[in-house]
Amino acid sequence: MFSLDQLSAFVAVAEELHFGRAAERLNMTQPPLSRQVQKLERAVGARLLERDNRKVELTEAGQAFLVEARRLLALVETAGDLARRVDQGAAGTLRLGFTATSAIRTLGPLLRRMSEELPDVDVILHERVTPAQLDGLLRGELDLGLGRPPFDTDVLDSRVVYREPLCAVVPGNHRLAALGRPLSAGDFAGEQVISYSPTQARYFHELTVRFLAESHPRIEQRVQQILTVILLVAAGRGVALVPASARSLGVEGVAYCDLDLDGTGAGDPVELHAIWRRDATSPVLRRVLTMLPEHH
Amino acid sequence: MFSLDQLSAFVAVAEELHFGRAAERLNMTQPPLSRQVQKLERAVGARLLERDNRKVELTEAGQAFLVEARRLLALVETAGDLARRVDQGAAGTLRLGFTATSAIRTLGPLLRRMSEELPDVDVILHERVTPAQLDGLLRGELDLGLGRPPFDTDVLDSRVVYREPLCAVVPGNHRLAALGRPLSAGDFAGEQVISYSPTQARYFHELTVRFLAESHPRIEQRVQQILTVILLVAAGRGVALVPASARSLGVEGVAYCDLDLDGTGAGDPVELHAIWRRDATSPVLRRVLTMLPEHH
DNA sequence: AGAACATGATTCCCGAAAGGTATCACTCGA
DNA sequence: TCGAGTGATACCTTTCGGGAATCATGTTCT
Repeated sequence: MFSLDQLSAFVAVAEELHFGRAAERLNMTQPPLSRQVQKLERAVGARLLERDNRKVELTEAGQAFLVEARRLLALVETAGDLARRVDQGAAGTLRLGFTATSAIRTLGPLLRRMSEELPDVDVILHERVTPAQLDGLLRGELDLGLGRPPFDTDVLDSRVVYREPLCAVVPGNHRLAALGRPLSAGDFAGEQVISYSPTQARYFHELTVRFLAESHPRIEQRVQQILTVILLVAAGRGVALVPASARSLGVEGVAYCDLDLDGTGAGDPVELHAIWRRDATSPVLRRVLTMLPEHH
Repeated sequence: MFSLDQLSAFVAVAEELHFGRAAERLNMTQPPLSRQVQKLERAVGARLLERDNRKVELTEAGQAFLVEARRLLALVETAGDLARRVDQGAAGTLRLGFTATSAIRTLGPLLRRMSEELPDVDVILHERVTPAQLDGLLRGELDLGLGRPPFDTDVLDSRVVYREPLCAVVPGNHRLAALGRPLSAGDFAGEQVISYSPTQARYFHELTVRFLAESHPRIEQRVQQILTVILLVAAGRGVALVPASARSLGVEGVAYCDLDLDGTGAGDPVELHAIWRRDATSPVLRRVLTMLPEHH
């Protein structure tokens, strides 16, 4: 088997048709160059260069081999590039889970940035509720998720990528819509409240329950999707609490009211987390994590 | 820059996922194999294998690089093949000149054998009269010609590949066609004889003149192509001498008569030569020459 | 014709690089 | 806790590639 150095030597001589000049181009002297070419010819099993004391020219076999040699060296030049780009996360695949709501404010900008900064990364999108995302992360089906707490922080790491207020959504002609001031928990006394599945949308379920705990509302519906909640509100089935970004969903016939979160803790209680396995090795993931906004 | 050995080492380890077994497969020991892989990783600039004391697995960059490495090694495997085949004359191009007449008996079988035994040789055909072939050979436009003497034997080498009788062609209703015996030179006395161009078809011109020298026929036409001669004979413009193989051209309205070549020398005076440059280096040519029939 | 020159091949030497042996560091299973 | 298994490291030996000098041969100029 020949070596790459021998190929380079041959190509140089074939292009210069002169051992001395070729050696100079290769930053070496002529004797070892002659030997390399001889070795290559023995390895290939054919005379590649016809040479005497006056001239050097390619044999027909040499012409054919020159094409192969150039192609090989070009491949060698570029062989490492892809691996390097993958290693730096600039190429590869990212399997990204997201909830329907996370798509409103976060997913779009993220995908736009990725297609600009990491154009060679293929993003495979999976819309799933948070528990399904967590399961996918643990099974290795997903690299990154956009979901809500809680999750197993021993195995999964996360970062808050969006934080927003909670607000109320009521039918457009509802009495609460006319108040014109932030609503407090007491305003919901006696209201029919649509809430979330305690398992599939646990985060919003708990936010709702926590905010309304003292006012003892009637909570009946148990839905997973925020859009479904709003559609039910629009249909007059009750009122609900949703993240502020839901305003831009553009559902007709509903009104959104700010909430008065006096002592309930800090403002903007709705957190969206980017979630990934602590032991993940994907370079694309690492690279994408550096691109994510961080909200504390 | 990495080496081909390093690529082989990496591929072996990537396939075995075990340095010891990979080393065994490569007929070496484990320590240098580890070093080679390390060097390759430094050359590429990315970690290709994730390894600890218990397991070896490919990183994402490693998976990408493995594909490149395999392709490269496959190219290396086959790179020499083409050159070797060219060198042995089993691949390449043969530029072959031939006269219209030589195609009747010789060209077909030659092309058939070549497509069987040297399927990777491209044959480029040039139909030319002999002088044009000789010119092409000297200019390097042709590798091999099928033509007639004379030519410059200092520069060109040749071999007789076909030998055949001369015969007469006469109109179908001609008196000579009815004789039913070999014709001698005297039979042509007073006949209108169609002959050949002394420059472009010198060989047949001289054969004709030599045979008919004593009988002083009227020689008027000066054509190049044997087929043209026969067509003129069919048109009743005269009689002519042609090689015996012309019988199979299938021209209607003519008759072919054997000649009585008593003292004019040996029988079968019409020679077809394969002609090539003495200094030709083409491996394909050398290989084809070994396939040519030899007639002494 | 002879000398100077040009060019690729050969020879000999040296240093870098590759492979081998022995060993270490670490993990896992009994 | 100990032994087996694995990859990494240290050190030695061998091999291989590059460099300087020289050779063999053909060209060119005087």
